[in-house]
Amino acid sequence: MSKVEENKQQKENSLYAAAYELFTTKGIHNTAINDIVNKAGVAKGTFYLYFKDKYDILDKIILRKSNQTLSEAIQMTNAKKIQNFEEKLLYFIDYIIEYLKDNKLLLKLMYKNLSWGVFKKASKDFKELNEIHHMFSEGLKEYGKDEYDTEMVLFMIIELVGSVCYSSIILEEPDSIDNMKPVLFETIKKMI
Amino acid sequence: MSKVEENKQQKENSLYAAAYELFTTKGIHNTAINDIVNKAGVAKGTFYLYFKDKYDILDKIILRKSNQTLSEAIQMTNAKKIQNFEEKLLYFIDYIIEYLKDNKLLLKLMYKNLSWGVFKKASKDFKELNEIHHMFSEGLKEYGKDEYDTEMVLFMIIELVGSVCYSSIILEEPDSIDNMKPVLFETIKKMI
Amino acid sequence: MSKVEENKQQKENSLYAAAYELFTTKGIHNTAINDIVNKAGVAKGTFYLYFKDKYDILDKIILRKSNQTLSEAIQMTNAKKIQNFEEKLLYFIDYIIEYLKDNKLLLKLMYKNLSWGVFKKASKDFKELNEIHHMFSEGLKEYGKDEYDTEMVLFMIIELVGSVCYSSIILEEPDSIDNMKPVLFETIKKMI
Amino acid sequence: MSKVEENKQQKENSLYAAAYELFTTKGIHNTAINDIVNKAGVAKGTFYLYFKDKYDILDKIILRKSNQTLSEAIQMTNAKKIQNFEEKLLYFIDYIIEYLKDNKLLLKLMYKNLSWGVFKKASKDFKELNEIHHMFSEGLKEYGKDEYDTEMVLFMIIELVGSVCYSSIILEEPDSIDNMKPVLFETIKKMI
DNA sequence: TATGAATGAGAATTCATTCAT
DNA sequence: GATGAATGAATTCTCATTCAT
Repeated sequence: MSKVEENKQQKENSLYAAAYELFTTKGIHNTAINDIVNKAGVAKGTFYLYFKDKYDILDKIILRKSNQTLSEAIQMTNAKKIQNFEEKLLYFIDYIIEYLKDNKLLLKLMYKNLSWGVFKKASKDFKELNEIHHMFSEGLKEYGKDEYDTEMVLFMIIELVGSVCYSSIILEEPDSIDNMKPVLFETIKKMI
Repeated sequence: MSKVEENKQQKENSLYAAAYELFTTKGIHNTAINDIVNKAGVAKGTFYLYFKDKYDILDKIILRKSNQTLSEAIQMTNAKKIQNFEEKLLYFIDYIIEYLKDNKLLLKLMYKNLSWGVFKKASKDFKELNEIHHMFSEGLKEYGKDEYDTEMVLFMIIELVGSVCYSSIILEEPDSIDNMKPVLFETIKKMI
Repeated sequence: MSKVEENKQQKENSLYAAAYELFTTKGIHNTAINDIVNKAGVAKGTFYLYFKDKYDILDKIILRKSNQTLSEAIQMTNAKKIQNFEEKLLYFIDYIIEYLKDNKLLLKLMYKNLSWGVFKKASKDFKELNEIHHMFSEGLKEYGKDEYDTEMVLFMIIELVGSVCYSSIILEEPDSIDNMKPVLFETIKKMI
Repeated sequence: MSKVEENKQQKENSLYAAAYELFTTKGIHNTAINDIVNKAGVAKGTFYLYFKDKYDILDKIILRKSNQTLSEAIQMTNAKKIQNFEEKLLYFIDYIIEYLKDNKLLLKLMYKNLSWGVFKKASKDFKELNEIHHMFSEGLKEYGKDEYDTEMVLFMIIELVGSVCYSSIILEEPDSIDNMKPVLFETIKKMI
C-alpha cells in the first residue's frame, strides 16, 4: 500500500473510531459532524470526502461492527468443535449475547439492526457471514424442515434474540438478560 | 364542557392529528414544530402550552394509538366469544397484524414501541389494557406455566410479533406478512 | 398600523436598505447574508422570515428601485406639462439617464434589468407604471403606427436606452454618456 | 507538435468543453471547479495550470465563442458577394441571429457580452474581427456620417441587436425573434 | 507536468424557544 | 389562553486553493 493510500485509510479509520465513540457516548442526535472531525483530528471537509452525511457513516459503522461481531462469534463457535447442532447454535447465540452485554452502547446503536436486513445485506458483502448463514441453514434442515421453513425459523430466531437482547440488556425489561436466557434458549429449542 | 374547554380540546386534537400525519409521512426527523403548528392551524406558542417538545407529543401519540388499536382488537376478539385460549390469542394477534397491514405508517412510527415497554406503561394508564394483560396471563397459566414463565412467554410473543410485523410488512423481508403468518402462528403455538 | 405591524415594516426596510447598500458597494457575490443582517441590526433568522435567500431580496430590491425611479421620472415629466410627445418622451428618458448617472451603483445592480421584462412585470403590480406605459403607447400611436408596432418600438427604445446607459455610464464605452446622448436621442427620434 | 504539447492541448480543450457544457446547462453560479475537472477527466490541480479561476475560463470561453461565431458569420457574408452595404449588414446580422436561435444556451452565457466591450477587446486579439469592424465602419461612412458618428451607430446597432436577441430568443418577450426581425431590421435601416 | 487528498474558512440554513402583545 | 415575530446558537455543507507525491 502506498504512503498516500495508507494515509487515506488512517483518516477514514480515525473518522470511524471518532464517530463510533461519540455516537455511543453522546448519542447520534447529539453528535455533530464538527465533534466527529475534531475528535478524529481531521478537517471538516475531509469528512465529506469519505461520507455523505452523519447517517451514512452511521450505517457503515453498524455494518462494520455487526460483521466484526458475528465473525468473531462464529470463529469462537467453530473453535469449540461442537458436534450437536442445537448446542452449537446456542453457543453462538450465547457468545453474541455476552458480547452485547459488555457492549451495551453498541447494542443501543445497532438497536434492532442486528436483524434479517443487516444479516442478509452483510452476507452479500462478507463471505464469512455467508458461511455462517449457510452453516445454520444446513443444520436446521436436518430437523426435517424444508428450505423455506428453515429460512423463516432462522429469521425468527434472529429477530427474537435481537428484541430480547435490546429489551433486557438496555431496559432490563421484563427481567435481566441473565434471567431471560434460560427462557429464551428454551423457546429457541422449541422453535427448531 | 365549557366553550373554552371545548376550544382547548380542539386545538390539542388538531396538534395530535397534524403531528401524526407529518410523523408518518415525512418522518419524525424531518418534521419541525413549525410544520406541526402550520398544519394544525394554531400558533407556534400554542404548541408549548400542550407539549414539552417534539418527542413529548410523539410519545403521547404512540401511546394513544397503541391503546386505541389494542382496545379495538380486544373488543373484536371478545365479541367472537372464542372458548379455546390458543385460538383466541391467535385471533387477537391476527386482528392486530391485519390492522398494521393497513396502517404501515403507524407501524413504522411505533416500530419497536409496540413492545413490552409500551405495553406495561400503557397497562398502568389504561384499565382496558390491564384487562387484556390479565386475560392472556390467566390463559397462559392454564398451560401449566408459573406466573414468571407466563410473563416471559407473553413478552417474547409480543416481541416476536412486533419484529416480524415490522420486517415483513415494511421491508417484505424475508417474505410478505401473509406468507409469514402460518410460520409465525406455528411458532407461537409452540411457545405457549 | 399596529405597533407590531410597524415593527415588522421597520425590520423589513432595514434589511432592504442594508442589502442595497452592500450589494452596490461590495457586490452581490461578496455580500453574505451575515453582512446584511449585521448591517440591518436584526438576527440572522429574521432575514429568512422575509426573504427566501440572497437572490430573492435582490429581485425585490430591483423591482422596488425600478418602480421608484420610473415613478419619480414620470411625475417630474408630467409636472413639466410638455405638449409635444417626442419632447416629452426625451425629457422622460433624459431624467432617467441623469438619475442613473448619479446612481451608478444602482445601474450596475439593475444592469440590463431596466428592460421590457421588468417594465411589464412591474406594470402589473404598480398602477402608476401602467399609466406610464399607457401614456407612451398612446403617444406613439399618433405617429401612425398600429398597436403592435407601437409596442415593439417602445420595447426597442427601452432596450437601447438601457444598453447604452450601462455601457457608457459604467464602462464609458464607446464614449461618456454625455457625449452619447445626442446620438442616442437622434436615434430615438428616427425610431418613432 | 510534440506528444507532450499535444497532450497539454488536449487537456486544455477538455476543460474548455466541460466548462462550456456545464456553464450553459447548469449555470455559472452552480458550476464548481470540481464539476469541470470531473467532466473533463483531469485532476483538480490541472485546472489551475491553465486558468486562474472560474471567471478566467468563463471570459476565455466567451471570447473564443464570440470570435468563432463572428468569424463564421463574416465568412458566410463575404461568400455571398452582396454589393449593397445595407443588405450585406442585414445579412450578417441575420446570420448571427439564426445562429443564436440554434444556440440559446450560448446566447444566455454571452448575455450582454456580445457587446461593444467584447467586440473591441476581441478586435485587438483577432485580426479577422478587426477586418469586420473595419469593413462595416467603411460601409457606414458612405452614408455621409463622420468617423465618430459611424462608431456610435455601429455601437448602438450591436447593443440593440444583442438586447433584442436576448429578450426575444430567451424570454420570447415581447414577441418571438422571428416576429421581431422585421421591426428590428426596419429600425436598423433607419439608424444607418 | 499532473495528480487528487486535504484543508478550513465561510456561507447558508434551520429551528426550538421566548416573550411582548 | 393564544399568538407569531424575533432570536441566534448550532449545524450542515461547499469549494477554491494548496502541496506533497
